[in-house]
Amino acid sequence: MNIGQAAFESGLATKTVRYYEEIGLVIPARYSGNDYRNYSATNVDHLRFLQRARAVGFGLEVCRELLALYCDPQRRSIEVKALVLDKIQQIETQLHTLIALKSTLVGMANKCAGDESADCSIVETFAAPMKSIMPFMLVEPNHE
Amino acid sequence: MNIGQAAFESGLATKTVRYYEEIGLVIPARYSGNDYRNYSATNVDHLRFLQRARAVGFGLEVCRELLALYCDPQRRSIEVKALVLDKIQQIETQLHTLIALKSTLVGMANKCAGDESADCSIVETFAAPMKSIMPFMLVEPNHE
DNA sequence: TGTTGACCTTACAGTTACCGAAGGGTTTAT
DNA sequence: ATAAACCCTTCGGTAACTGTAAGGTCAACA
Repeated sequence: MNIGQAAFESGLATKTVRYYEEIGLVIPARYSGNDYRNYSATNVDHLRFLQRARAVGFGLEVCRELLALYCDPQRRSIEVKALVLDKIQQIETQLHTLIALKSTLVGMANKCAGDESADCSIVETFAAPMKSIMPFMLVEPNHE
Repeated sequence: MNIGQAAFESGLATKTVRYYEEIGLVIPARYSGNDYRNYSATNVDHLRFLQRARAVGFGLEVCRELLALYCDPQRRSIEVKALVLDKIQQIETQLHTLIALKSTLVGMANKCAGDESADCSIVETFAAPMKSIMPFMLVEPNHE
């Protein structure tokens, strides 16, 4: 099967499929005669696996681990589950961050008239001196 | 003022401050005699502004717009507010996505025994054929 | 047979917002 | 004088691709 069909069946872009070969995730055979990639059913199965794993937010290196576990009949399901639980933790952290940012921004928006005048508490908040920290300013600079 | 002090006062890394010059955000004078950057109080004010705007999640190009508005006494606060409201929208979209991903992953984790056996509904979900879409599989491939 | 169009190939540049390292000059303090 | 603490430029790297250029291959149609 050519790359275009493999890409279609897995739901990936052809560029992505080539990229996955480049980084050693799914390596197809080649036709003799021309340079075309020849994807087997197993290759396509792996591509689809990767598409699904990426779609739920796993990074490519974790996807590599997941694919290796998928291919390993000796796997222990606890290893797979650990990766999923770890990802859930990361998502929760992201959610907290985003919720905090949103509340900061909503606080700003509520204080801004949003009219034709130049008075704007938003830009003033961004420009405020270090010492007068706004109550809804949740993210502090990194003085490390 | 040298770059190190300007970076400290704005809460940015010196690398970041140099980068902001490179992309035309805050361009300091130079001392004559050596090649050192010389940051004015206004420069530092702008750097601090950028630090704050970045900290609440704005991308650099939007930060550029925000800074331009900050510098423009003829600004209309409605323009500033529009950028903030737009960002709030983006964050809400991200939140929805993350919540969906999390529920997908939690659903997977709950179905996986997580023991020494190789049976794992998680990898099976990733590998499932296209037609049998799992009920908690919320993200679909991009067939565009 | 020629040619059109859809497909395939490689290689390189660009994206975001920086960070790290290499290799060197300047200033300040001891 | 010399060492520490600054400063400089330039290049390469990050994640996960996407876009572009320049070209080779294949099937069908006139």
